[in-house]
Amino acid sequence: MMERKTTKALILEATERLVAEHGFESVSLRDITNNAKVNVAAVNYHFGSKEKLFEVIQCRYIDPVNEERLRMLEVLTEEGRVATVREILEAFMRPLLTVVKGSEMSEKLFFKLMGRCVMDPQGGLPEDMVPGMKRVAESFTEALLAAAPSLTTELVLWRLHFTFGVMAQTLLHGELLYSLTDGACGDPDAEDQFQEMIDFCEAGFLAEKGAQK
Amino acid sequence: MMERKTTKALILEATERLVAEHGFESVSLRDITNNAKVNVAAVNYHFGSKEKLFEVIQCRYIDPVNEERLRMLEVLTEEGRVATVREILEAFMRPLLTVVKGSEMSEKLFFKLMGRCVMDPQGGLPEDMVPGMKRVAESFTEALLAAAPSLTTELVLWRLHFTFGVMAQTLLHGELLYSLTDGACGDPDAEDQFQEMIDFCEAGFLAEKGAQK
DNA sequence: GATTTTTTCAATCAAGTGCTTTAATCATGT
DNA sequence: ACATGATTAAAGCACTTGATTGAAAAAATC
Repeated sequence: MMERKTTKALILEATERLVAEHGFESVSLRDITNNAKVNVAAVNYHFGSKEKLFEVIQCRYIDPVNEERLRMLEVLTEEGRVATVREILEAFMRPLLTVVKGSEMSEKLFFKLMGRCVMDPQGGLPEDMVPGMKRVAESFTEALLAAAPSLTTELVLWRLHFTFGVMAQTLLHGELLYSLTDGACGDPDAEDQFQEMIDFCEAGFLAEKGAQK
Repeated sequence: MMERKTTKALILEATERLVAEHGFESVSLRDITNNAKVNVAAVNYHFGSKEKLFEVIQCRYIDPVNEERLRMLEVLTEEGRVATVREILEAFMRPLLTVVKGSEMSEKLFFKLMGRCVMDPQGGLPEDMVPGMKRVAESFTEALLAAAPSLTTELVLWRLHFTFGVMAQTLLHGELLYSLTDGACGDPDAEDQFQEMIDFCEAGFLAEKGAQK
């Protein structure tokens, strides 16, 4: 029976907080243990090394997000049904919202952390995450190709890549927009942000090459 | 008369190389001076501190890019002419190509460096770069608003933000696409990449809210 | 209650960090 | 010839880095 949170959990929470705010490279063991009010040696005792702790952090939420992505996509395409581009993008993005709601983190912190994982992968993605990412990329490419038959595989890959960029930027620098414009752009909730992203990326996917309008 | 490159230049080149590859946070003074085959003290002698060196690196190319952006936009809108969204996006992106061609760096290195500057701004943008960035954001927002009068200011800001994400992702992780798909997506030159980005972002800008097709 | 087993802690390690100093050397222009 | 600035090597500074140790404390097991 634990009266307070376990040390392991304290470390994880502190690391998530600090990494979300400052990025993997800038966070030291002492930063973590001081912030978690825990002994320095605890990290190595519970996780083996700083690097392994970071791998845990990276997998903790991305894996569930990717599973949920595939699950949603499966629903869309079962029984040979052809989903729309918009539905597929929804299946790609919404899991971020779903998973954060199942966690104890705030949306902003969670999004930043996800952004860090995507943009600062601290020495490449953890080895055992690569297959999952690949499966997601392949499944969604296939679905998008069916949804927009006029596109080539190559083009779908490019535009999925761009979609990734839109998401990463929004996750990581959601507040930059606010500051750069002196608050002219409001502080919309996550749901609004997702609709904006989907509008933008859907149109991007459906664009014709060299389109003028 | 110098027979070989000046120490200052050697330091700058080595720093650009290392930062492009590993990011600001991961590069140490010794990394730089060893790589440049230069004495450790040289950095502080020529630049005052590591931080100031990094500021120089950040401004060295971003400032010219921003100036060229404004110049191109000015040409488009002179004499009260209303530019198209596509033309404006061109003015936003092409300066990256223009500037890299005027430099001595390879395209890939340059793009990665630009990506690092945008995504890892090493303790926020240098103070004297902020006004320039703001001017660019304001000018392009204004132009885009004129080009697509059906959009609100808020929406233009969001979509400019997304465009930024598309660029950053492409600059920084252009090779991720290649590796994640086992080379299924070719190795297109920079010009092709820009056309793909412009197609995608133009359509995104012209999207209607909640559009279904 | 005694005995393992797990967890926590302060202290410490070697290595690396940015930076500075001193002194010697090299190139330049006056 | 002298002065000036550039460059180097070497040493050292105070500090932080990730990791490890051995002993104490806590928890679980018997």
